[in-house]
Amino acid sequence: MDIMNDTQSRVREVFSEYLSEKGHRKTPERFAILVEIYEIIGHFDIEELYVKMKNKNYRVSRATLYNTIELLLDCDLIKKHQFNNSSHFEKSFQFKQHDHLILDSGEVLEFCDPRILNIRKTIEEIYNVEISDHKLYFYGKKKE
Amino acid sequence: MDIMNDTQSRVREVFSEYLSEKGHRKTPERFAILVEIYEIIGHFDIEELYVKMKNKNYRVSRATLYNTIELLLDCDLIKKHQFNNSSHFEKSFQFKQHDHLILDSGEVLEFCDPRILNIRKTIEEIYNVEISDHKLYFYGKKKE
DNA sequence: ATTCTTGCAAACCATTTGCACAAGG
DNA sequence: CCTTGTGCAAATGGTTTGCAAGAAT
Repeated sequence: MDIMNDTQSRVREVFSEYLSEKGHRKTPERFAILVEIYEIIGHFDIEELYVKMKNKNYRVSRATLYNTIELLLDCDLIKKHQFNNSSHFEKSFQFKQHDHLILDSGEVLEFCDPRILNIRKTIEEIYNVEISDHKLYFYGKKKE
Repeated sequence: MDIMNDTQSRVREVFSEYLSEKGHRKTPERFAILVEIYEIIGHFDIEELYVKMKNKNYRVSRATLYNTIELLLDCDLIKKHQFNNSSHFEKSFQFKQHDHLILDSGEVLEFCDPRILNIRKTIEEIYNVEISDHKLYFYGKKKE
């Protein structure tokens, strides 16, 4: 079994367990949406996902996409971002933690810097909180 | 002249120069909105600003608020945030750079950590970009 | 005088809701 | 069965747009 299929099955398992724990039903629609999302490279928005599934002749509604996205966010299988005045998502299971550099042009680059974890620890101590996640965005433009 | 009035006049000046540079007109509405925003402590959204001004018997429309907010963002007099599924703003002139810790409860705390600047420098070098701004959000919950 | 800006109302569009039917437990 | 979840269509609500009147330059 190759890496992608392995990810697929582990992701399914995570979602399955989450649905059980929360007493939600394991519908084929929910797993189909999960699979479609995990096929996407990079960011996506609801409309793109809707079109992708419609093109594959899925009978799916936007309402169900919104509902399922909510569940996937809750069990940390996807992450939501809001910049440039729109919402988009990305898969987050077993993908290296990364943040975003948003350029003037609209281009979005990803980067990874472990020093953010030090800041995180400090904030946890100062405020006596347990931090589960972070989002860091830099805004800039290319130098000539 | 006390500190607040001093800020007021400097902010007006910044906005005034920006409007000149960009060839936009200096309307009383624009300055009134600026003043109202700078009276607000903490975050606000468009509706709150609209109600605040209506209560003071301003004759102002939401359309103008949206337009003016756009100008104020462009000249860096305010900053926009989108978390918990809504847009809100805060004034940003001469207020210490800070980031946000968003708790489960919906509570939003502010913090300041200079180490973010080191990360920023590194990213500028690696990607050969000029970073003008950043936003860092931590998500967590209070420990008992 | 010309052009930009305003308030108002209508339009827009992403997201949510209501409902009847389908299907998971 | 009972209840949750689904697709569809209508409703919602924040934001944008079109337009006639008003104001800045």
